[in-house]
Amino acid sequence: MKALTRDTEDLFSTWQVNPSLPIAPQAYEFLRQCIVDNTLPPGAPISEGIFATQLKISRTPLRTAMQQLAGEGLIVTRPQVGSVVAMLDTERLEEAVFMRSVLEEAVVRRLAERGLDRQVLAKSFAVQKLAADADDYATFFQEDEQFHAKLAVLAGVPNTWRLVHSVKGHVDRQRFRMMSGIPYRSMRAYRDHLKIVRRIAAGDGDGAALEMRKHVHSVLELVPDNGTLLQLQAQLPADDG
Amino acid sequence: MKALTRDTEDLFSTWQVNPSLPIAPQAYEFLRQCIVDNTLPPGAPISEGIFATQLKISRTPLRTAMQQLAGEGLIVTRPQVGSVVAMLDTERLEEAVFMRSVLEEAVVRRLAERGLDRQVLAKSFAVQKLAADADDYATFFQEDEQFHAKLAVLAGVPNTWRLVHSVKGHVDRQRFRMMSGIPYRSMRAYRDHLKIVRRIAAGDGDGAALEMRKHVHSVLELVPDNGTLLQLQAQLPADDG
DNA sequence: CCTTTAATACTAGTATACCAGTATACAGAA
DNA sequence: TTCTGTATACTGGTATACTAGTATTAAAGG
Repeated sequence: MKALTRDTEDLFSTWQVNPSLPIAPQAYEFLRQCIVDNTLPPGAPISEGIFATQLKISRTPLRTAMQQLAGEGLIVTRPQVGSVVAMLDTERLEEAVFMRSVLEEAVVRRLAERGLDRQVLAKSFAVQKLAADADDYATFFQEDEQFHAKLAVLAGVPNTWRLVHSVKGHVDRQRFRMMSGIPYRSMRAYRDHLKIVRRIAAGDGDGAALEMRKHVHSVLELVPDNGTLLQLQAQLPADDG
Repeated sequence: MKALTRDTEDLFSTWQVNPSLPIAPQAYEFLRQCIVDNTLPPGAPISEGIFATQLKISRTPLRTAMQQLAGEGLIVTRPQVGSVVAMLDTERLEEAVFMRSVLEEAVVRRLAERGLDRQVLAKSFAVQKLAADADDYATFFQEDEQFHAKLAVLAGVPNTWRLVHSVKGHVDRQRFRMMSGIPYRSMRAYRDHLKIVRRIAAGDGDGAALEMRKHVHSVLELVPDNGTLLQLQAQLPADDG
């Protein structure tokens, strides 16, 4: 099973900027991934000055990235004080699941109405199956994003995926946190995808929506109650107290 | 009936910055309003340098505002070329309506399940009725936002309104464009709101969702086909051609 | 000892300077 | 006339300098 998380120590060593492309989006992707895979744990301070220096970029593109992450709620910025990675919050997670589920249910309903050529998803399913069989979660995760995005495109509402993606960080963070060490956890998602598309192809909008709902909500099964959650992240900032 | 739009000439004269508050959000609100009320029409170029100078602020907070608007699709930025106000696009509008409707339908469904004390909305309805009777669309529009936001808060999913708001610009722009000159256009929205809350209070989630759906979709009644739309905005950039 | 206050060391917000890429207008060649 | 190459005047992206506000700490007073 391939590694999911990185050590905080070599956080900056994994960063390699491509100077011929805009820096801000690269910084955004990097920071988002660090937060999602808990390399930057909840409560971790993110100083613009320090990070810009360490990442060998200026504060400007880093700020652009951080402002976007703050908009998604993955970073909390207090003016003139500092920014930290957002704490884990069950309510926030449940709301993210709510929003995502509602949007993606509507997408598959549209697809069921408009019809869907299953062939166009064949390649994606092939990649998913390979990754799931090999228990290569990193690859599966990547293809999973492509799959969901493609559903929105095929439904004629491509921007809907952008909206889903903007709330998905909270979900992914929880997934990475709770699923580390669970083998073959991508297999279930693969089967969920199959079920969803089968319902769509059958023209069964309600059924497809229900399968999508179960699929999206499955992450909540792994979430402990809020008390346990607060305990978990309480370890981190209290270490030096 | 109060004026809805401003002339482009006094665009910058209506701008008054409060230096004791963060500038970037103020610039965002200003630009967004200018785009929504067509003071900045589709296709209008927005040069960072020129606007920063005219607004008497620096490029940095202006850029922050523009990047947010670009994220919402109200501005299109081409690197090293320039930024323009996004063209009107029926598909984009319909998708915005789709996303908004889906999210707000789910909100009122939640409210119907969880129960709702109608009293907490009494004050909002009072303001709405006053504004609707006086045909004061500016005030009504403001309270309308508060009303929808409050529904999300009461449903326990406050961030959902943020998501709705991020796609709402396209809807509002169309509304301002098509509703200029139509008297008492807020009265229907007021009645829609009443219907929605009545269904919620009755515990009728499906009915509330249907009323919300009709309410949100009503803006599409005013939209001409895409061809007419393109003609409308074709007048603008072609003036000096 | 504890409380209060002032100095200091941070922070993010803002302003400005610089850079590299793009479009345009114009001159010159075919 | 038409096409092409080039000089120029823009654009947004980036780097950096500066400002103002906040938390911390240490010193002074009780």
